[in-house]
Amino acid sequence: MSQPILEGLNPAQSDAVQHPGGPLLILAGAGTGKTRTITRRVAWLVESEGVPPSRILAITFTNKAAREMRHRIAPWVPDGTWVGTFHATCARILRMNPEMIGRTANFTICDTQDKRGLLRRLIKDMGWDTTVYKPRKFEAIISDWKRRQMGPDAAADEVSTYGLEEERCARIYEKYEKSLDAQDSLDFDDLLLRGLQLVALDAQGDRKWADRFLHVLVDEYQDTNEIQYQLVRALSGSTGNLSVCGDPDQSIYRWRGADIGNILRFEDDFPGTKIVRLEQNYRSVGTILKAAQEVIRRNVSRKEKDLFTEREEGPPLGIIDNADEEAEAMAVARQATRWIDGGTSPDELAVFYRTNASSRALEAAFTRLGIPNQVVGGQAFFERREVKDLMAYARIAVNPRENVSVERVLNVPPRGVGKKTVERLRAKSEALDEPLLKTIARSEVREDIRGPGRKGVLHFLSIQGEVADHLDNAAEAFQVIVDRTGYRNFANSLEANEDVDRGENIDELIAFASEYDERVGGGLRGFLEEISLLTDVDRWDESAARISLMTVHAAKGLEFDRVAVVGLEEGLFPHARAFEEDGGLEEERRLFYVALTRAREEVLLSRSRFRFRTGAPGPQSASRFLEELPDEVLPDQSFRAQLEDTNEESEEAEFREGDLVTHRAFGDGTVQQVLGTGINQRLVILFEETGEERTLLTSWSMLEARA
DNA sequence: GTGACCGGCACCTGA
DNA sequence: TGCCGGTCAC
Repeated sequence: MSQPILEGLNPAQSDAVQHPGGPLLILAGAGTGKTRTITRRVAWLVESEGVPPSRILAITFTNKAAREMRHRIAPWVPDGTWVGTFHATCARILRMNPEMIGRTANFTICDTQDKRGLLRRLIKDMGWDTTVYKPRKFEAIISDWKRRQMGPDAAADEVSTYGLEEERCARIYEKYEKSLDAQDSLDFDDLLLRGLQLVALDAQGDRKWADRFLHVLVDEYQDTNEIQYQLVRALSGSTGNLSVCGDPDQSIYRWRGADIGNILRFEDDFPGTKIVRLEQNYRSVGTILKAAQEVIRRNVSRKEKDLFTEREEGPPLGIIDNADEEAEAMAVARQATRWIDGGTSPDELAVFYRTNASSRALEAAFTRLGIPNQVVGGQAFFERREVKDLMAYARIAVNPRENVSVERVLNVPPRGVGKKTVERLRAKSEALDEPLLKTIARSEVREDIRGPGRKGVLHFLSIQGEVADHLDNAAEAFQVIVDRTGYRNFANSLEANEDVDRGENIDELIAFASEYDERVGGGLRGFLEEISLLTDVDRWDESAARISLMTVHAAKGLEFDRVAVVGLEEGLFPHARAFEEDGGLEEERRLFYVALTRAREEVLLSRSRFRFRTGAPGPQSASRFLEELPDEVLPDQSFRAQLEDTNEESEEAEFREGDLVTHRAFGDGTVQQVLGTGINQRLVILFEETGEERTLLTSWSMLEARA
């Protein structure tokens, strides 16, 4: 017999779990046990209320969270509950009714990279300069239109001034949509948009979906966008049994369309809402909670709430001040060593940063000190070239209409089908109005190709044919792809890039496929869908005895014993882009709040005085967030003096070539060269310990002359 | 026509 | 830093 569902819950949690029906808003601060509450609620609905599991839909923020939830309700609930992210849920619904939105069940999902590539080509086809009309920019504009549920026509109406960037974008939008239609493909926005359209259509028809779910539960509701809002509304409309859970202070995806207003307005949108507040934090020690709350209190647009903890006060937050990025990484790595020596397991440690670019120095430092580490996200595994290439072969096998992939690998590895030939083939397929693969399969088309390309295309077709025979087993299919393309040899011949082992990535992909075959067995199609919807965190191995390095965004929903946050500098965290937008700074502050509240025992904050950032390297001043920390959570007051120092020039030391110097982080060295003068003066110094030369700004490099 | 090579440029967060 | 686009040798 399983444990009683209500066991171990506090009164507020228990109240939320037993809410009988109708709209429920759980305002849950960080670390207040919201996942547990929502999980138990599912169990309670099934066990006590007799709701069939298959008629419950629970939406989580990551696939990993979905897996965790399935695992946690398993003791009480038989299989069948719908648990997944918005995107996965929509994909699942769309796959079951593809004809309603003009797709087949084999539709593939177009990722951001493919999308940009496609846009680039469309822009160039118009004869426009892609450095002026940037695919990246167009991608963002189109995404925004889709989120506002505007098709190409509506977009064209909105921007009527001829020749303007947006007007041009609207024209590309139309072509882009046609191309996706022809390719039986959907992008990320489409999954939600079409999902909503399907449910809305269905609501006027046979109501298969509109009446399907008796209870809908949504986690991380503060990060839903307009479409997601309408979707949960539509899916829960017939019963009104909608439970959402979230924390307005942790809304950090505005740039992706998330509207914090959804959670702030919930009780107005859904009259009769029952509100439950979870305010007891079970996670963090007093100092951490205090620090987080004092910082977030500075935000104006928020709902006041008071978290409390019964945990001990805990140590003050650590703050370290570093000369530059490398010194910072080493200092954090050394602290991690001390934590590990002190008995913390590496998997209970994490380092967070604002942008992925910061991972490099950290990874190097950790590796240098021999600390096992894993970078979560960043240049994601599935974005690596070799993985994308092999995936392209797989995608074509599942969806032969996917031209983007055909163009990607028709000549990969090189088989004599150059740019010109591809261009001609594409023109031909456009003239025939058929998929590229079909065109190149025509013998009369191949006869036209002169040179080695003819044989190359034939080879490509034979590989494709063979892969198509292995659709039932993903691992087998990839094995065939790798063998028949000779991809390993090709990968080895690519620039011998020291730190990436392409062979290893190939192995990992095959291993991943074979793990999928065993666990799910959905064939190559299922595998493609699963991985195209994976987030970086989904691939994260939390049980590995390694310290995790990730962005603050990726850290959402996770917790660790000890956490370091690096790069606390104006312009980085808060990020410079945030200054340009209304409310941008408040979102950065929420991001900092999320970072702090991930930690149970201890937090280390770090900044560096000098950093190489996009373009010019330069001195950095301390993040305002450091100054917003209350005195009582800090070790002593001396750090404030340090912060104020930052923008003042330290006394200008006069150095010359050949001077012997000592650097606070790098040790002893000799000046090799003096570049420039004044505040921008730089010194090239050869350091003895590492034998490396470094160029440091004199005014920030904490150098001392040595006799 | 193909493919290797090189220089310029831009990069925040991500399903 | 990696990717794109241009250039050049075969």
